Amino acid sequence: MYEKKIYENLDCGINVANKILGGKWRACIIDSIARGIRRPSGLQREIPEAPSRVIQMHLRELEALQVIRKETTGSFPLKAEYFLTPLGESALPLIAAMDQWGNANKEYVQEVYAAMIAEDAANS
Amino acid sequence: MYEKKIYENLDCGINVANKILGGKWRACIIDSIARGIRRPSGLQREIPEAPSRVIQMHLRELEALQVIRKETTGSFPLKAEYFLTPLGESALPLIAAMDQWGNANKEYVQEVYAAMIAEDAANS
DNA sequence: TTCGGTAGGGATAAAAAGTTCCCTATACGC
DNA sequence: GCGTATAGGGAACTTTTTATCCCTACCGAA
Repeated sequence: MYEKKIYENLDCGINVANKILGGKWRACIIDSIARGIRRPSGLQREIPEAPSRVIQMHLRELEALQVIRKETTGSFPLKAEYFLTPLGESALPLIAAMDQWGNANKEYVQEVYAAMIAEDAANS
Repeated sequence: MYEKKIYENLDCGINVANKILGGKWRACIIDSIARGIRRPSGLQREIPEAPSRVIQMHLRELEALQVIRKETTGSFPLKAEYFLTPLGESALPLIAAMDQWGNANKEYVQEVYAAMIAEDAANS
């Protein structure tokens, strides 16, 4: 996607997980594909806050990382579909766990975050 | 820590999880604290690849997010200790799951990643 | 007194990630 | 022909994150 200039240490499992699932829209995209939204246009409708350009780029990188796989109907009505590879499938429980934990602590974190923002605003 | 200019949507559990556990060293720091490495100097020795400045900043932000809690022995030999809060504790299983999944797929991802890099190099 | 260990921060640079704008090309329906 | 939908990308930009450098201040030990 972008050219990396710094060597990435993928010895640590946590870094590997972050590399694939980290980022603002990654897990969201994977989750949507798993839920059956396979086409780029559908994904863009599913996640309207994400710029379509960004979704495209993530799709390309996830494909390069072999988390998803693309199938094109070359002819017509121009169709592209993305599917999870076994690697992608294997990430689903982890994504579900992240979502669950995040939702369980959402209110709390939102509160604390709001307080942080307020304090920042007061200090400036 | 840094002043954010863009509103962060914390409605989605995945985003909440990424906010707290995402980033290059976050999960690593939390995990180290959980393993009993409670003092800043110890953490810096534990994760020597991470600049100490970065560790400091993460500690401050994790504290602000109430994932960890600081105790200072004000007097002497200048001592600071960090402990997980209940929120921090609750993240441990998730971190463990990330680590486990990452380690299970490490070789595979490393391989694919190496191929990507090689291809990039060939194209430039 | 100088050195080492502790905890911490300011300033700035560099890298990465995300955003925006605008473009290609195809084919359908009106 | 015109508008709309499909899939996709180039270029430039902003925001966020990470890294580098160098500093304060404390006290003990040598």
